[in-house]
Amino acid sequence: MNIGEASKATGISVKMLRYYEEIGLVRPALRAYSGYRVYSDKNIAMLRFVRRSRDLGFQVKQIASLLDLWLDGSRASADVKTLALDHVRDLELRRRELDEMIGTLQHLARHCHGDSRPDCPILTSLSSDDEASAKPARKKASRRGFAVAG
Amino acid sequence: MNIGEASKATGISVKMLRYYEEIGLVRPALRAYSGYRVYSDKNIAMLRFVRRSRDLGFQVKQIASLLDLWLDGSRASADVKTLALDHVRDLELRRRELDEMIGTLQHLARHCHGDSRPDCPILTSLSSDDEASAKPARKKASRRGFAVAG
DNA sequence: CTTGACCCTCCCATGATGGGAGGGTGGATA
DNA sequence: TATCCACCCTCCCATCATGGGAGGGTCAAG
Repeated sequence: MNIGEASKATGISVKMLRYYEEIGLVRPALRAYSGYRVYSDKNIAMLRFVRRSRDLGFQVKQIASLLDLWLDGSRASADVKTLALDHVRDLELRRRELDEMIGTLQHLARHCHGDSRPDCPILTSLSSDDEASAKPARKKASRRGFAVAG
Repeated sequence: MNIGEASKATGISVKMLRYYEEIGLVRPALRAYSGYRVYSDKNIAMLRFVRRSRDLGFQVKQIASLLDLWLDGSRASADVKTLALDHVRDLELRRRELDEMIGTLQHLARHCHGDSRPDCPILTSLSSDDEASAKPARKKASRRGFAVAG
């Protein structure tokens, strides 16, 4: 299988397939004489594992750990569970941050008449001297949102 | 006020203050003879506006629009509200994606006994041939999460 | 007049992703 | 067989918001 077919089979873009190889997330694909990468069914299975993990919001480093566990027949399921639950906590933190932002904004928007007049509580709040008025997040928070880029 | 004081007064890092200036989000600060940036109370107010907007998850480009509206005394509050609600929709989309991931992972974790045995439904699902088993997100989704970096 | 806390600019790194240039491969068709 | 087009290769650049650090200037207190 060439890289284009592998891309279709896994849902990972050609660019990303090369990138995952480059950063060592997956072992370098074999090469044909032409220099083209050649993917086996085993490779494809592994890459699908990677894509599903990405879909669940795991970062590449975490996926590397998951892959290790997956490939290690003697793993303890507890280790996998721990990794998964750690990630859940991370996702939940991000969700809480989003909730706060959404709540604040909806509250502000609800009180903005939204017509042609200039006075607007949204702007007033944003420029307020009151430190607590518009301030959810702002701690350490883990980076990242859910790309797919443009 | 020097940049360090401005940083404390606004909660924006020194690095970011310079960056916001560089990308044109805010007007270049005046300079003392020494070359040091000098911030007025007006500058500080504007920067606080910026920080609050960031806290609400607005991207820099959106903040530029908000600033324009803020500074335009003849704005229509409807424009502000539209911007805010567009952003809310964006945040809600991200939240939905997070919810799906969290839901899927919690479900999987719940069915993983999490002991020293190797069999684990989390890994099984991630490597499954079943396309639907672990697949929330994966559409266009707007970039970004909530930095503050490390 | 030294010391240390600031400030300046410039460059690099991050993470995951895409874009594109410049050039080679491979198979089908004229 | 010559040609064409889709595909592949590598290498470099951009994104977005953020921090790190080097190399060097400024300022105020001791």
